[in-house]
Amino acid sequence: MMSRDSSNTRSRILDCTWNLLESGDKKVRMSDIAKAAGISRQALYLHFPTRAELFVATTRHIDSVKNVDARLADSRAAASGQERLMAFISAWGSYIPEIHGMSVALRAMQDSDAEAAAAWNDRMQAVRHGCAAAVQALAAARMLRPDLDEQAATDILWTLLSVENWEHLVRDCGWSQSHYDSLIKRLAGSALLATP
Amino acid sequence: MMSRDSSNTRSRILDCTWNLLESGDKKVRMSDIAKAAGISRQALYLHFPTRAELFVATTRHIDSVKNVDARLADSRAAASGQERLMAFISAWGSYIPEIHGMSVALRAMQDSDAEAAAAWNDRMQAVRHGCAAAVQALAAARMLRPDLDEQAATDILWTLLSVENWEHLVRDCGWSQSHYDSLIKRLAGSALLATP
DNA sequence: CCAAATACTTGACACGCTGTAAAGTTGACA
DNA sequence: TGTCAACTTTACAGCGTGTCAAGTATTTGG
Repeated sequence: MMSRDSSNTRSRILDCTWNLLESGDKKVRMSDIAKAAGISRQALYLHFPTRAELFVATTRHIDSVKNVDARLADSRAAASGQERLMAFISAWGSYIPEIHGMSVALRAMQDSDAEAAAAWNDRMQAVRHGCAAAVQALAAARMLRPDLDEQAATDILWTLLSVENWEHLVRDCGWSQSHYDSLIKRLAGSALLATP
Repeated sequence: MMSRDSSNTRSRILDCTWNLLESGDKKVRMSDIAKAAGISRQALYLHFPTRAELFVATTRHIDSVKNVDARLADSRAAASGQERLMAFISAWGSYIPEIHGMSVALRAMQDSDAEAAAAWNDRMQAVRHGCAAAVQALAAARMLRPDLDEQAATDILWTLLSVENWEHLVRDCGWSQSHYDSLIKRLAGSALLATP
């Protein structure tokens, strides 16, 4: 039995990074993370070569703990095109608050760090693919507004579901998650659905 | 006649700062601005004590050049509540691209600089007041959806009109300004207007 | 039991950018 | 001639990231 296991330390670092980011303190320095994990700042660099790579690894860690893929996959099981759209909105919308701290940190690094920007971009493209799939299901069921092509509809849904809109409503305006959820569903519905 | 006038230099600095920010180069350092303005980095600090205060002064400079107050005020002249809403959306929506570089810079400084955060907040609150006024006009004309109070309606309009939504659609998705404009109008209409 | 590998520590330092400080230059103006 | 204002050059402190080198436990294998 190893009291100081490399993989234990690694996951402790990731957990501490996650906690610090989610605690809302904007200033999360390498030394803060090291202190929280009970190691020296240099030991951090033995596990993660740069701050950006540490954050990228933390996003992957959060994803695996929270099982985001499975959650989004569930929305694919919905029966009708409309139900599927709403299920996707619920799934992603309820995931946003759980990754919000991470999201703020990654976006703050976008200007200074290409890798962080790429990581955030990747995640947003994944959401976009989910949007595109929901839109495609809508189009297949002939429930997509006739004046929209699939691309435009995907753009709209993707924009409505942005983390920034969640921040505006929930964080800045004090909306509850359920009010946020029902507004976005209503907006998406009236923006995308054909009115028979 | 003074070939090196203090106020000339000051406005040259502000213009150069504006240009650099709007040119999209993310890294706008004090030395970059100094070089562009043809003065030493230290002379910059004679005019503006910090980078944040320089950027705040630049926003005020842009506002006065672009006459944002007058533009937003025009929307108040509209006849009906609905026309006023649409005029406000057009006015603010068409202003966003002109201050976009500035907006990116100010938001990037939010974490590290309290003054920059306050400056950005101020501007967003000004937009919010415009939203609130448009919503109030809508309510007075009994055109506001009955299930919305004025506060919630203001939150929604303010969120729809966020710079981030413009960025998503126009910058990231390649929408034209007029497509952006008509989408936001449609969304705002279906979100806020009573259906008689 | 010795040796090597592993995981970490301490201390020092280079770099880039912001902001400060001090002493010198230039031109206008009275 | 002297002074003031605007600006210059040079130097340096502070902070955070990332690098480097040398040292210290603890474990593991021959």
